[in-house]
Amino acid sequence: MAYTIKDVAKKAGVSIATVSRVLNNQPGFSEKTKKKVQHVIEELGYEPNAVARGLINNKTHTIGVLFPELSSMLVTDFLNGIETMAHELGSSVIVCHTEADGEKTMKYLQLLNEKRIDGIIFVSAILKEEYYNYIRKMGIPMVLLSTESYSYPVPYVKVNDQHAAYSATKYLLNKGHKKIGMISGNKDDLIAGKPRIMGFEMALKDQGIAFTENNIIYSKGFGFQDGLDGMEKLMKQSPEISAIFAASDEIAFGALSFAYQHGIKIPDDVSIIGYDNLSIAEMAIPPLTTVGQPLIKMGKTAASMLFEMLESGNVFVENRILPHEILERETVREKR
Amino acid sequence: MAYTIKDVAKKAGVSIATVSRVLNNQPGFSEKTKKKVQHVIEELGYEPNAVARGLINNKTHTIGVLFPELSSMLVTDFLNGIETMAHELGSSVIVCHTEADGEKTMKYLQLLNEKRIDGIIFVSAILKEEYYNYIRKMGIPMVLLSTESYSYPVPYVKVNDQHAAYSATKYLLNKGHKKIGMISGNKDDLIAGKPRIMGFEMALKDQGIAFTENNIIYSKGFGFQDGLDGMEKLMKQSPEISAIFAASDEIAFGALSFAYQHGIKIPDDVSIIGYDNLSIAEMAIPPLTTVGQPLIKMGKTAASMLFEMLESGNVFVENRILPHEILERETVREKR
DNA sequence: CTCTTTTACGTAAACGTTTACGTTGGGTGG
DNA sequence: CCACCCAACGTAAACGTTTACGTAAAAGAG
Repeated sequence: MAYTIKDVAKKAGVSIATVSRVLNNQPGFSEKTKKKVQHVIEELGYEPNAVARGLINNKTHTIGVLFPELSSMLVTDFLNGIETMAHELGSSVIVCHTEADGEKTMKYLQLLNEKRIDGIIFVSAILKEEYYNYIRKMGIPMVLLSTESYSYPVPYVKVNDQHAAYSATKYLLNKGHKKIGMISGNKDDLIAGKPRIMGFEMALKDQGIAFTENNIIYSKGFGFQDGLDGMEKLMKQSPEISAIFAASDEIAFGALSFAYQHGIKIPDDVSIIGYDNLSIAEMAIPPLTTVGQPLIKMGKTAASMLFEMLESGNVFVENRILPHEILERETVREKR
Repeated sequence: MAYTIKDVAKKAGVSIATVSRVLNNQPGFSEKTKKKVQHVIEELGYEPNAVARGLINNKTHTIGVLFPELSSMLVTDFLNGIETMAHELGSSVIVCHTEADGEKTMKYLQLLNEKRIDGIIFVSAILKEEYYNYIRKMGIPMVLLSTESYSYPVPYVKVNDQHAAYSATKYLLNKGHKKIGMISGNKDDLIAGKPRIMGFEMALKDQGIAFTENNIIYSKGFGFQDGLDGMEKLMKQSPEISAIFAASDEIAFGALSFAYQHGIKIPDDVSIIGYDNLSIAEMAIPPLTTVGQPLIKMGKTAASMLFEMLESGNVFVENRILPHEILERETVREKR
């Protein structure tokens, strides 16, 4: 069994209060006893019990992160940013994957509540009323990452999806493309689906190009398979298209893959721009031009927002819209 | 402030001991008081404090996972498997990323020790003496994932790297290739580097083909850039090569990318087989033939081994060598 | 030198549980 | 009817800390 503060106190010939004081560097001890206590701590290899500390301080220095799925390629970077910042600020992170399932999410929330975590980062999923109410009752701060809530006052960090989609489309237009298609995500997804579609549509309209349902494919999700299927449909539906805006990098990979299988040359026959800038975007063949989100930065930002709330005690903090950026690589070609 | 067991006890008109008993379903209460207590619990929305429980039970139902880096594409799948199994068995997982830095690793271990986690999964890095001794002192079980220790008796789950590399090379030989090159990882890496090199070498020798230093490139790591550079060197060094064994999928992607940039047709000009079967392997262009590790399964296995040790109290449990598997896709072609 | 303040501690309660032990009351066997 | 047992509780200690409060000695003021 590990040593306790009592062992240290006894061996150093002081009370446990004194040991606690030097441990937390609180006033009330002489330089001499400090040395003595520290020496005993060193000697025994004593390390304080964070569980006991958590009990009395009502603080566990642990935060929870809820991902809808751990298989998405976004999570690596998000998690990376979150963990880095959290650790820098002295906290650990517990990961959960809810599989976008309401019941599982509630179970996780309950678990996190019982563990008395200090805060929650909720990633890439819609914040249902049930979740919000529960977390509210928990009385701990939360921030949304790569999602937002129209119904509840919860701070979030995101890029502006509509703007980013607008930028991507505009980029294609600037390259001289007129017939532009889109492989979108779910149009009923108000967070990542609809806004990107709207940005696409708006960019076309601003350029005086008619938006037609013929030029867009609505997928179920944002995955590779969606891109594969979407590309097939789009090519069949509107073969005259010269450029495509894919609503995610994974969709773009699917599109690239379909193109490869069917002898469509990218970017010679058709240009493609993705969305996300996953680390594998530059590994694609050809390297994927995409509108990038600062993923790691977003994770870090979410974490620091959470800690800001923890320290200040405020339940709210300013939202952060992080800038997107076009990464010019090799899947888009100038249209003569 | 959340309700405590006292609130429940008072409101139900019983002692806290009784509440605790119905909570943990321990004998010593009548059906009637059970109903009464449960009703109050429901009414107040009481949820037990896991921190207090952890203090008295010496069990936090939390495990720690140490990754060298969160950017590697392997972590997603490993983490997925670990988290799934851990959650199934009632535990949470804290992720750490050590950046393969000794000092940081020790800091993380100390943190995890203070948090009194139940066990540790140590992933894809060498277990230094310092780490081992510390964890040993912590007195909690640990298992190694995708790594092993020659010096210390720590159970691990891995695939047999040498066998897998042998299989990959053999596969190329069976396809009629005679001049085979390898882009390896670090040859001084006794875990993931050397064994794969040895498997490669052995397969060649078994087929009566001389192994020459000309046919192998030693990289620093297993990343994309290593593949990019490695491919360049290899093509310059041994242009007669018709097939390549890449020591990781990321290396293979780098090789693919280099080939694309320099007009080398895969698999027409040269065949490539990778190692890992990352989820993006099938998204590659062309889809990557590779020798796959059952990544999610490995994560799950590591977690269940850990819990087996926790339950049995044994400090050791049988190692698991999981089977690898050749995924035939489109980067290898039969040599006429 | 005396009185007051400050420093350097120690004592004990508190955090929210679990659990060993003690205490009832009703039931059973004889 | 008595002795006994067992089910159904309650009491209190324990887990390892932090911290309010008390106290003795040292330091400072006059």
